[in-house]
Amino acid sequence: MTEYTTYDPSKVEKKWQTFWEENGTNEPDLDASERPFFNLMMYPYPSAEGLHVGNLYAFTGADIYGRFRRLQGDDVFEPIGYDAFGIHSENYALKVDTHPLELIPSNIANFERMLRAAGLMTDWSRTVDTTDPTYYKWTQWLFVQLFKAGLAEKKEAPVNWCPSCQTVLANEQVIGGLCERCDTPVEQQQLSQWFFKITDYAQRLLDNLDWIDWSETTKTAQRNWIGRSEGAQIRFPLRAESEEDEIVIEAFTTRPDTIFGATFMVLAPEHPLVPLIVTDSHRAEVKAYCETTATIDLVKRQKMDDQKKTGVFTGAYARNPASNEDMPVWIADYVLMGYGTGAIMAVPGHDQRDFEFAMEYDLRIAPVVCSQAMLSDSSDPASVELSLTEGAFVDCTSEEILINSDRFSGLKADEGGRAIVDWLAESGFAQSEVNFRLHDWCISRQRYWGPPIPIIYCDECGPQAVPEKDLPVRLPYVEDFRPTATGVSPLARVQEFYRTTCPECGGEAHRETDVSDTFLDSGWYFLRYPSTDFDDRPFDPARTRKWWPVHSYIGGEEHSVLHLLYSRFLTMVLHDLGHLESEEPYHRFRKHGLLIREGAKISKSRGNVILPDEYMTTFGADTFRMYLMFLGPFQAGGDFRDGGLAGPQRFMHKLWDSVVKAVTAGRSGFDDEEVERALHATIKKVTEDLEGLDYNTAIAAMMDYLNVLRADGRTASLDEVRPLVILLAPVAPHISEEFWARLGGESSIFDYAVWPAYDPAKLLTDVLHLPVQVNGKLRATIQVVVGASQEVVKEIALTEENVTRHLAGGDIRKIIFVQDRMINFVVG
RNA sequence: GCCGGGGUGGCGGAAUCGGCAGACGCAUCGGACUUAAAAUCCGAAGGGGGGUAACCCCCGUGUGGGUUCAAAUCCCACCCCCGGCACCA
Repeated sequence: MTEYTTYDPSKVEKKWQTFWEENGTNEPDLDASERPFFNLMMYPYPSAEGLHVGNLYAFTGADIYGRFRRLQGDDVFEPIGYDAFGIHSENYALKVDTHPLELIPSNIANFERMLRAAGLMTDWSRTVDTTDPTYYKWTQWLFVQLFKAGLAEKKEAPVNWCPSCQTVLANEQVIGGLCERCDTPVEQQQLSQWFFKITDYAQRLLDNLDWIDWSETTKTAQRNWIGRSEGAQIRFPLRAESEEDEIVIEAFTTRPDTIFGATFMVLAPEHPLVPLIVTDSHRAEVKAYCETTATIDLVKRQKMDDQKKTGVFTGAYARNPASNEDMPVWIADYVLMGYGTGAIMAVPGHDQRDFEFAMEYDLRIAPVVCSQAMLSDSSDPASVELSLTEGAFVDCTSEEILINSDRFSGLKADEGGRAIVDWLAESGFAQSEVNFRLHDWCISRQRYWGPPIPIIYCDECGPQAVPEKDLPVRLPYVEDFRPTATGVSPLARVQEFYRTTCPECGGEAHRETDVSDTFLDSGWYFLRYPSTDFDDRPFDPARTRKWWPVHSYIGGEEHSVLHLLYSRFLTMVLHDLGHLESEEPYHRFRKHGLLIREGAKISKSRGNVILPDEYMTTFGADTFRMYLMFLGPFQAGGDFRDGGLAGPQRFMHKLWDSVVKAVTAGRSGFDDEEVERALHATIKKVTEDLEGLDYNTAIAAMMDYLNVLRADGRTASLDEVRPLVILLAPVAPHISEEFWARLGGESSIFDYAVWPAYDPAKLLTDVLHLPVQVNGKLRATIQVVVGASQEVVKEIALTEENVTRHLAGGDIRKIIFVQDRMINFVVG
């Protein structure tokens, strides 16, 4: 047994990290485990700067939960990996002018060193590196499965183009119209790309949110992102000019109730019908407008809130199928091609945007909805004089009624909408429709640092998936991996890669040169962890059945919609294809909060980044872990203040002192009822709080208990201190191992300790302090026995001078008594 | 604009099935130990007022109303902060 008598975290932590490693403490036997528990944390991108405190905050929170479950008897598997492909790595490599293939291994080594120092319960025998061909072989396999299932398609689409990064960005990578990487305004470009049809799954992805056990805020974010809206698709025939074949404009609306107020139509400038319907006299003007909009990037176009609406008339007229009136057809850039049909029926009376447009171009505004209050009893809803000058009237509840809407006038707005759709549906002009904001997932990246998309193009046979036996399609070493300004991947310059033969006909063919999105790598990594020892399958069915779905997943809210939605989608697809039993990947997901420092956001530009390495060297990993979890509620985040570390640091030293003294004294059992009661209350509190990830209050409870143990210079008994050591182990694993060993336990504490149980009977006191109120104000606190009746309590309360004094003014009209809680005298 | 989260001492934060506001910790002040300092230990402390004192009174959880014997907690209106979405038809 080591003899050091003062707490030296570096010695203790080194000792136990070595022990864990030598004894394989954190490497469960995946096949023999009886109570498998898959404890997942969001794997990091291994940046050159090393482990970020935000990573460590998340990992520590997840690790504590894993260790807690393990001490409760679960076989916990807690793996880690690296999300090392993608734009982050590539941009950094470009910046320092070093090939990513050289950069990644040293970055990963650095991360591993820091992760080990942090005392995580990581199973280092099962890590994942997305840039390893043995991993991305299966990422490509996944692409092939979707391709074969018809869920991957190539389409020409307007995409976000960052002129600085020279690459296409996903919608999610555009923040407020700017590139998330370099803040350059994003432009539009037409490129042919691979998409996954996630929109086919929109409804299921939305529906399952009702039952999966996730942080509510995360579910809300996904609901917003999916953006379901109910309405109708309505057909507007073009008024026949000279063409004989009829042209119909389809528009989606959430307000079919307002159709009698639709006085004009607006198409997006990119709408394919525009060139077909424009009349000769308007052709030049329309063409000019379209050209202008095309040069305005998406940024400006979506930031036009406060600017005047612009647009031009096409010369064409459509017919309103409800009112039979003619509607001029305009084009305007406030209508977006990417949503609905790219065409709208404009109802200026009841849509603010349409209202502004109508005011600008002097188009007719026809009110068709108003509140009940606005109508006088005698007026006929079918012909109401009403003029809107201030803005559109957008309310639509059962409080509003339809007016000037032919035979639908007088109906409640919400019911009227349904009636109108039913009526128009009879003649084929409308159908109920659901629209989603969610777009298909663009997989293609015109970049170097990613898994090549496993597709071969053959002039004879068309696009072919690379046969599975030929996977992986290795990413060739390319000296000059810079992206090009032409939107063609650097891989296109590598002839040996580019030229190949068709797997179908054996003829000349060429490879797809785009690589896939990083979110595809991270969309399935959790499936790989339990199966890293199988190189002939992505995930072993038996292993997966035993360990998956993930039991606990903890991560940042920044991934609420991207990573978490994509991984749900891929899981659903694999489920449908018969590869997985569950269609949801995680039993429980909890988001953690954001760490700030001294009230300010942490950022490199502010120069207030926290270097975990430095703090762990100074204070030890245990103290640092404890402080990170103590500074605020884990799921809400908190404020990191250097001064705050002193609290946990003192706690560790005091506990060390108490344990050493308890061991020296060697006393067992309990000789103080109050202390024993405090112990049971602490066990209850800590157990409940750890389960709910309320780490800050669990730690406060342990501090409280230690204060009880040490009150008035008291020396604790072994039995008083041992349970505390076990309760502390999830938070401060190294020092707890040391204590456990000194208390005579067999190592590791995580293998041999049993989580303490509390005895509800021991929580009860026989006397308690009861507040006595007079008219709701506290006037005294009395001691009564537990369960004392109202009569008894009243009698004792009335002996209090301060109570009687306040009662003196009048009669007791009423007594409010809550047993064992309080008594309140109401006097009049 | 819409959706979500939040506003509590000098500071981080506790307490929300309505029932003693401020647990735990930081910083601060006083005391002990020390030649001294650091460390450590003990104690004080929301604000205001009264009392020699034990104590007592008033005010107090973003603002203004309301419900209730009783409100940080519930209801209504508003202000501010953080995050997400946003000309989404």
